[in-house]
Amino acid sequence: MDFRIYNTRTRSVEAFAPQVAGRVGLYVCGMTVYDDAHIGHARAMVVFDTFVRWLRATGWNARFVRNFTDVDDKIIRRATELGEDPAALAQRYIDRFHEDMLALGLAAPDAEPRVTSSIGTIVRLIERLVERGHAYAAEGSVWFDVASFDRYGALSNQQPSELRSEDPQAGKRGGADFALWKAVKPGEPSWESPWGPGRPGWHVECSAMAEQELGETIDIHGGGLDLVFPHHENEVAQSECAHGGATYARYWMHNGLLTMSSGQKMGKSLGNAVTIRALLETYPAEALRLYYLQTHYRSPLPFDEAALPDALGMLARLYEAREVAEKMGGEGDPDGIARALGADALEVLTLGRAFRAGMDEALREDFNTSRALGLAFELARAVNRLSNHPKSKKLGGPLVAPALEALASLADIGLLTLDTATFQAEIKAKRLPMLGVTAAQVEELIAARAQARRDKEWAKADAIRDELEAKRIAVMDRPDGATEWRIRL
RNA sequence: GGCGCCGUACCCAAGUGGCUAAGGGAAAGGUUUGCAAAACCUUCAUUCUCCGGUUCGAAUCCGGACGGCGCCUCCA
Repeated sequence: MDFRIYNTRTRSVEAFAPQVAGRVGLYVCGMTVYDDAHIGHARAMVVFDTFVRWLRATGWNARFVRNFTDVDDKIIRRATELGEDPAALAQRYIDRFHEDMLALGLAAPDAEPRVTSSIGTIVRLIERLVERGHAYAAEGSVWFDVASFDRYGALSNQQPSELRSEDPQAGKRGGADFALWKAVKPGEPSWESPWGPGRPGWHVECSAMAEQELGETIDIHGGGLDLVFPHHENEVAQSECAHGGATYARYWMHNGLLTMSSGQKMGKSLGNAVTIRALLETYPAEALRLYYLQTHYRSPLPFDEAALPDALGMLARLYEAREVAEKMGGEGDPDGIARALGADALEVLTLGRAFRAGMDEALREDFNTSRALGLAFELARAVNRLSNHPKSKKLGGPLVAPALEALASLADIGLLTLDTATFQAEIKAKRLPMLGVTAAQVEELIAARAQARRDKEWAKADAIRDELEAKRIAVMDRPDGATEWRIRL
């Protein structure tokens, strides 16, 4: 299915045209592994996971590559502080990152190249840049010569002359020149190279790994908006100079940053980070996903703890509508039944049938997940409305069949992937500890209340309800006599 | 100093030239219920930070002001 996507390079929404029909190669800048990933990283991971899922669901053969930066200044500094080997530290955080991604319900990338496994590729790329006159060695380091690339600044719309230049460093000629290879310093990990022992600069690794996994020209390159300059600008310079001018990435897709409610962005170095694993202790992964997908991927998202219960409530609303629909029985011609049952029945049928096309239409236009979700909620309301019809339980099945198919298709963006019991159990497992009660205690109170109700001791029954309500447990008596309970979000 | 982004109801948020300004939450009233919860119904922006301009027509385009951010140093 064709789609349009905002391209940072041209600053406009463009129709996507693949290099090879039906195929998409996607490279997303991954983590520098020196600490646990926070929910700002999670936003980027979830956005691109969702995008790839949807691409595949709509028929694309997508190859998704996400790297690890497993050697760099911060890793080395942290390892030194902890008295740990940098490689061991990086591996530890890679393992923890994988755990986090699994907990978030993300599909594994097709390739996850690491810098330390790609040194040869990186060195060969730097050699090509030196040979072509785009890089120069000085005192064991190699620098990219920004002045040698006239398109420098095109991606981020920067003029090299206007940039604040950093402090001059040994052997560096231009203020905007950046390191391709860093000469070893005492106590640092290093690899042999034609320029002596050292390690890769930050930007060159992505150029090298992207070429290795996806070829000289990538279809879509993704990452956080904060990477546009200098990281992605430098990747363009390196790759296009090494490849004789061939376009590095045809579409640049950048996600907006998660900011604190104060407006500042969340960052490990800013010390204001909420880690993924901390958040997933109290919220289901799909609630976090819905929280992200409610907002367009390019918009800044101010993190607000209070928004998470809302997101969980929204998710529960979708799950509950699905459960309501699943319980409707009957068979026959849906259009005939709709005519017999009236406007609400026709509405469910119509919205259910139109959903998938509507969702895709929204996602095809710069991946507008917010609009797609709006349609899902309209459908959920229609299902619930139909459920008020006295005959819906016996006859509604055929009417809600398209709606159930529609809700199932939300799995293509990673939502409603669980069965209802699993979802409810997850909420209880994650939220009950915060409320200071156990499921057994709740069940006990509910049993006592049931007895009081049988005895028609309404005051006693209501006292128990109040007691549970004080613990944020909502008790629901079903028409068939059963009593269920939910945690009030 | 340079390059950008954003400002839509009480809150979150879609909409970027023209049909009723999606959707969720909150709030108020109602249906239902032993009481509740959930669900449903109704109400809730003649208006899109402000001021000009373009246009038959603008939240949407242009200019300016005010406010909030991002990048230029590590950052998803």
